[in-house]
Amino acid sequence: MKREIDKIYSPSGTESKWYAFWMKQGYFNSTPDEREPYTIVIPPPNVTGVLHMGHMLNNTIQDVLIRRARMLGKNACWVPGTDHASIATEARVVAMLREKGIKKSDLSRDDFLKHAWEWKEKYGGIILEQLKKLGASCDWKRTRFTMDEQYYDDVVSVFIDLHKKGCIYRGLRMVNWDPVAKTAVSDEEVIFKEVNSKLVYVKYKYEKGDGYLTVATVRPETIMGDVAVAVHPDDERYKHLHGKNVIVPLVNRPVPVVADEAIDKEFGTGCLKVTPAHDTVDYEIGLRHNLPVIDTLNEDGTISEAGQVFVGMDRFVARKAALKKLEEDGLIEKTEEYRNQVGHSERTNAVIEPRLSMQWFLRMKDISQPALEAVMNGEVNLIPGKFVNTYRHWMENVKDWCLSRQLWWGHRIPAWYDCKGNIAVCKTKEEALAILKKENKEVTIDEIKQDEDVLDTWASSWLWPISVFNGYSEPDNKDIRYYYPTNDLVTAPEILFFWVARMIIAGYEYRKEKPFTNVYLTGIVRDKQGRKMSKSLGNSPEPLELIEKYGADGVRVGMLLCSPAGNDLLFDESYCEQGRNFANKIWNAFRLIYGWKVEEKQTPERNKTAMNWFQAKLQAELREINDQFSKYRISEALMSVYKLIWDDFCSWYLEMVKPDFVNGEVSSADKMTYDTTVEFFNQLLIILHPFMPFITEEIWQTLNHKDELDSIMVQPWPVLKESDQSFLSGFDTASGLIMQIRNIRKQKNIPFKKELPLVLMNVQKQTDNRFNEIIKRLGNISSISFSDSKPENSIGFISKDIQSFLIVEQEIDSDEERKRILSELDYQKGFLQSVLKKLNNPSFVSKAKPEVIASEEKKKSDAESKINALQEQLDSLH
RNA sequence: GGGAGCAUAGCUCAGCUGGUUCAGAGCACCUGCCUUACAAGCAGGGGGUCACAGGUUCGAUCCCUGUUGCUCCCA
Repeated sequence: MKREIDKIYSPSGTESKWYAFWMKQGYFNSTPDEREPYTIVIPPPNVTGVLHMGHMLNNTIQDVLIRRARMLGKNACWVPGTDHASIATEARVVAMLREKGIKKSDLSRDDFLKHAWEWKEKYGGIILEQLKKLGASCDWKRTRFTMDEQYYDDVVSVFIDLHKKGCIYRGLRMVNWDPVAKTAVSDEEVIFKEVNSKLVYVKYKYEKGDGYLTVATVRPETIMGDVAVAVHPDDERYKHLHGKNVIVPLVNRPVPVVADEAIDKEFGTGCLKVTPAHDTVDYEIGLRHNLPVIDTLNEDGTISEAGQVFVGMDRFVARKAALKKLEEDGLIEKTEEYRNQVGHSERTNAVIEPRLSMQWFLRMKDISQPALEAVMNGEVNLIPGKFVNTYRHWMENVKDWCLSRQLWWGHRIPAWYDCKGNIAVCKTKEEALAILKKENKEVTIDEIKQDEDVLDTWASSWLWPISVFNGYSEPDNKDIRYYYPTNDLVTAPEILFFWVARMIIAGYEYRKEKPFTNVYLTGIVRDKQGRKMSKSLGNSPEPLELIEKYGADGVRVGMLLCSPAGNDLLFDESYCEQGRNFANKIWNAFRLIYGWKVEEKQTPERNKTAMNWFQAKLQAELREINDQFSKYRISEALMSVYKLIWDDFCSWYLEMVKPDFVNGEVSSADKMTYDTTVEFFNQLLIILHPFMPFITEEIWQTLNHKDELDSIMVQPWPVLKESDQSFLSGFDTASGLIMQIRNIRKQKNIPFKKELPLVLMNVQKQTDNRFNEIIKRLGNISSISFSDSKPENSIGFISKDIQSFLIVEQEIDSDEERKRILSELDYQKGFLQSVLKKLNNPSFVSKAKPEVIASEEKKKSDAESKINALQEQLDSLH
């Protein structure tokens, strides 16, 4: 039973229907079998996240790849999941608790984690549900989380293993300290704001003899931590002081004057007070000159005992006190107003304090070597290739990785301490006791404390491609052996180092093999003005609303249309509109074909030609599309499909074969035309399916009257077939002619409805007349005849090398015609000149390749015959 | 401060390591059309010294050098 088809395609109903159907049929699921595997692991989104435009792009691309692989007969497996995002999630949970009037500091670690897990269970899956709306064909049965029991265990075990191998050490490091939250925060969580400060010029007296040098600082409260004054080695003003001592004010400590390249001679007086405990640059200088470190701040931002003065005072109170004291001591030369950038905590808005603390590090140099080589020798492929340089630069200058975070949500570091400062790295307290006993015989299990910190989130997600298949704890299980290494990874260039490089490192360390073959790096989604989309700017559309408005298919097309590989994309809703319009176009092509009455009757020659041509065209485009896919030019592959369907199939093919109107009624289609057209359409739908899964399923099901057991999702990708290429050139000639005819109609204001006779010259050889009936139909030509001379009342034109005349049965404006011909003649003569210039150049003829010369000769003869034809037309005008 | 990249139509981009696939696509724009699948449409059309200045070459959007303008990464 055929059903009524709406004029406009409405996606909302069909999308949920087919997604549920696919799920029910289990088409997304994969288990190892004898087929070739094709695997993608999703870049796990944060549990705190909701779907944003970056996810939309990223997951659309993955879905296109996985759906096509499935159709190519591979065992396609797309593993979804989320990561625990320790900092972001913890902040979110802390905020939620605060709203309930609970302070984190009032909770035990276990109680806090209970709240965190509750939060995760409630909100952590939202983003995955949203992906389903997009049509993502993930194997949901395999959904993983970086803190699943098994995964947690892998992460901890890897830490222990790396420690055993001597790759992990503990050391001091400058972190961004939030004195209100009493935790380190990552660089990403520090917001720099411009503030008004006072730049104070403080006198540091010489230890021996009279005189002083002047240091400019905005932080006089850190003077107590000064261990040197640094000047630039080339600074003539201070050369005589190198190696001499000066006296630090407030605490009267003698410290050396050191020479260091890092000093800016222009800033202040060119002298820098060196406070290694409280400034990153100073810390580096301290290391270079072997200076001591004096930490004068407590973790809450008050002055510590080591400060000697102002002890217990808040840092900002101490600043004022220090100024007052310096003033009293007569050590202030002058004070200037100064604007500078000061880091604030994104979480508490407290001024960030650079602070040294003990952290765990992974030595990167050796362990990353195979990962560098893998990309350099092409074993792992970065797409686009321009990222190889960036990758190499980073890997060659790789720094040790700070693994610890002062948080509770995450994988707790498996390090144990006794009260004497001995350390054991192992899984359980019991094991720790045994290890610590070797150093400290008296130690009891109650004295042993586990490290309070958790691991950096990347230290879990770097195991993603391995641990989602349990490949660490069960290295020989059949999943990991079948699916690993995975094929493609689709992610953003921003995390090339954070994540991609580290996965490659982990892959070689723990599987002796790459984690994936290709890394497709997408662009960043920006708005039309090129600004990165962000919540705070409010410039990001709500993805689910877009889907609501344009359909998931429309949005997918919209995302891909503006996303050439590796380039940032300037997103605009109009791309989704284009996607929706495309869906509607396909829908109407379906409506046309679906509505045909079919009869057993003779197939017109015209249709046979059309079918032969489209068959050849389809093969040519399919070849092109396959090629674009192989180069990961997804956006271009889509554009090829788009044009194949819209232009070639709808505008040309369907117009050639659709049944005539006889006496105001549609006549029937012959069976062969109908069957072939449906088959073409099926092929097009299959090729389009990875891009637009929903509408293709809807049409494919209806058009083929499928029962509930089959799906376009599991149809085979078309295999290239032999086809008669001569139809392609025949079509080019014919379509050129048709476009000329339409053009003349337009210019001469001849309505399309008026039939006109066409006369061709110089084609007595009857080269290719297979398209004549098509020309007649699409140009509304009453008859095609042949002649040696220009007919009366006709307008001449040249298409390819065919000289043609359209008989218009109306007075021809000779002047206008002459003008038209002359301008064409001018162009052709100019073109001929440029060709002749080359051919008459002896150096060209002697040095250019023979093919090139031959093609120039061809251009010459083509131009000459066109000029002759035009000349004839000109002569025949009265 | 160190490194990488980009500049082609109004916009977003292709252009395969120099020659008709050479100046192209989509969108936008302009002009006709409510033609019986589709106005979310049909048909036709106009837009570019390929950033600037040199060089190599018979020949440069493409290779080399400089200039200008923008972007990203690391510090």
